[in-house]
Amino acid sequence: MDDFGPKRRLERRSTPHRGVRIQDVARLAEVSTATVSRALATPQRVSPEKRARVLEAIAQTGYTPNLTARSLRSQKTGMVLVVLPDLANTFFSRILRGIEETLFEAGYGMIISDLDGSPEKEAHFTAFTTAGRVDGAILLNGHLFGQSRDGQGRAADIDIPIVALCEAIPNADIPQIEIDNRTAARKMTQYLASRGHREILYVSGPAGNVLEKERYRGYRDGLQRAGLSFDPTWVIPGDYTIESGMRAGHSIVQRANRPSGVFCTSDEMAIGLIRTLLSAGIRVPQDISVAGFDDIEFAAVAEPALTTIRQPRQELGRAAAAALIALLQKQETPRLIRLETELVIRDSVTDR
Amino acid sequence: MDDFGPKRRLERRSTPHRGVRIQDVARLAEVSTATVSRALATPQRVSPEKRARVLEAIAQTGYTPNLTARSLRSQKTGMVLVVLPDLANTFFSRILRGIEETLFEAGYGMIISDLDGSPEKEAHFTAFTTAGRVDGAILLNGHLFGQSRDGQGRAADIDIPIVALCEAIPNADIPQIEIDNRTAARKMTQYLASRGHREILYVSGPAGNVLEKERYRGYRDGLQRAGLSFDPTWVIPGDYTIESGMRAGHSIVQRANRPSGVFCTSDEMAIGLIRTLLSAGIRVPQDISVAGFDDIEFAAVAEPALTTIRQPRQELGRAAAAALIALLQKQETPRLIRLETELVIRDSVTDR
DNA sequence: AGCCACGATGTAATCGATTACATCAACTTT
DNA sequence: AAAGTTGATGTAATCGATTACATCGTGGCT
Repeated sequence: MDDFGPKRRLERRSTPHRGVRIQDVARLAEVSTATVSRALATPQRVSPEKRARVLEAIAQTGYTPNLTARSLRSQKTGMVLVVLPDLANTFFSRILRGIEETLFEAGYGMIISDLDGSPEKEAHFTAFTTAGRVDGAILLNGHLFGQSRDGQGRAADIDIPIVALCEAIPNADIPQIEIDNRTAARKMTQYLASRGHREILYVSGPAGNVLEKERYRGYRDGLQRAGLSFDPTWVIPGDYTIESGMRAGHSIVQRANRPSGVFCTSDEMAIGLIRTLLSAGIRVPQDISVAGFDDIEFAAVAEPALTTIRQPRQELGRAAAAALIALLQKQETPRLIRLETELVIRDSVTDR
Repeated sequence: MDDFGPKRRLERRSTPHRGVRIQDVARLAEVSTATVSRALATPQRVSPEKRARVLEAIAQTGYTPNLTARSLRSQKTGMVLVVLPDLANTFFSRILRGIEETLFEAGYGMIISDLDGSPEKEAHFTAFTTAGRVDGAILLNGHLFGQSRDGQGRAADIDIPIVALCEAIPNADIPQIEIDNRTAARKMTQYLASRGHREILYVSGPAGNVLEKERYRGYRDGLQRAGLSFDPTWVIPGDYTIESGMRAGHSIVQRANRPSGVFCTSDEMAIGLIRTLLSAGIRVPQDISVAGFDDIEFAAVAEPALTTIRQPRQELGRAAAAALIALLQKQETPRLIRLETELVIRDSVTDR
């Protein structure tokens, strides 16, 4: 292109540089770049005087190592990917905090992907993992990248450590962190029965969801143990959202034979359902008792205050992060971690 | 450390390689690495046949470019840092979703930092930006890295684009995205007055908070326009949390002269406060009317349903992300973007 | 004294892409 | 036909660290 001159080397950028580089520090401290690097990474391997010189130079220049370069060379990013179905859902935010805390303590950062049910996004984040921008991943969405929920389809060839949180992942040999959904749901069903309810309606989670399956089984277990018969017309579909709770509420308002107790498999649904019942003039718990699941912040201040199952959300997050960190450090970690739930009795369930 | 062996050359990794590299693709397609790179980045600059060969080779090998290497070379990370005070707060999660959506559409990823009031963390994330792992940042916490809230202290020498969301940052020449808190608070105060309330109690946000200052001004404005006098004993401190709402509720229950209307500057506080009032046998809204701010999901299903100010949260997130993206692409963007709020009238405020 | 191990340090290879520049062939233009 | 364009492609520099290996000096051991 430049037709005139003989080949001329690209000018050394005249604008000094965007940031301070390890070379600049090395030059100022009159040592090699290797020494600077070691002074930071393995201080005991550098003589005290040089170390001091390096530190001084770093302070003067305000040097910060470029993490991208470090990642490229060391093949470690110090980043963890967290994949979750819905960022805007209250239930997840506290879990996230638990994850964040624990990762931070271990020096890791967190990249969040709100899947939002979009396969397109899913593909995008698969790329992330193969592309070496994260060291590991925590999955809250119940299936692996590139796999459908039933475990079919090619499993993307992910070769980084992964743990599954809350929703177990079928056919995957990775650590699972969860609560015992089945037992928890059974306990709540039995509790409702113990308060004299014999027609216990169940508002489900999304069809096919792993949590839902377990909770449903727990519901059936509970009925059986309480000596109650199961009636499929007492199962209403939901998807854990406030809106689906309201829909379920409407269907209850309109039906002829109303239940005396309702077991919603999320607090959001319980709150939405109660809202609908109250608006229709049905009193809670006097006319119908309603129980929830999760114990989100608003459960305690709802009117009436919600009887529910407490999940240790922050702990779940912490446990998942801890398990992943263990994997990243090539340590052993249990295949299954189950945290305890607690039946929280408040005002939304009363005696029949 | 290993005292035994003679120096031995490091074995060339016998396991082939962790991932497919651009070289592998180039070799298979019988082209240079430059051509592979171009076939992906600027397809029109590569002949159709070679492009086809490259694509074929990529498909066969399952190659994905290593993003870390790309970032290092191109000095772009495709990542944005989002700093927020409290991840577990419902208010932020929907904003986050707006941010995430817009960033995703533009091909950016999101790194989240939950500050949680810890200066230690703040320092950590300052490092992030100087260290070149993100291209830009969205700040929801009301101050710059390394600066105290009043703008004092050394401003960290951040040289990446930054936008401030919700909380304006004093003394910083960066785009702000926010709502008109003052006007919104004035409207609500005037609305309460229009329903006949003359003793309007104000539950504040955290002292010093920028939002709080604006809303407080709006409250004073509203009183004035309604011809009501201001009484400092009608201001109760809060911090936007459910708990602080409950505390405010208790102080109302215990005081001699109760207000007829309460303006809480967050829905969380309103819900906590209502809970306390109801528990004390005070009816809402019959005895005391309560208004909120934000219109979070639970506002509509609370009992009574909350009269509040709707903030377009997802839009706020989208706008902030869009502004940042503009900056990243060296485009112009307004210094101040203000989104409209809306007075949402439900059941928690009634006539005096 | 001679040998060896070890600690401190420097030199240069390396991580895996992007991209500036060189090269060459095929056309245009004058 | 000579000179200049243009487009496709390859070669190698580059991004900024980490780290394998080489080197050198010191002190311990026999």
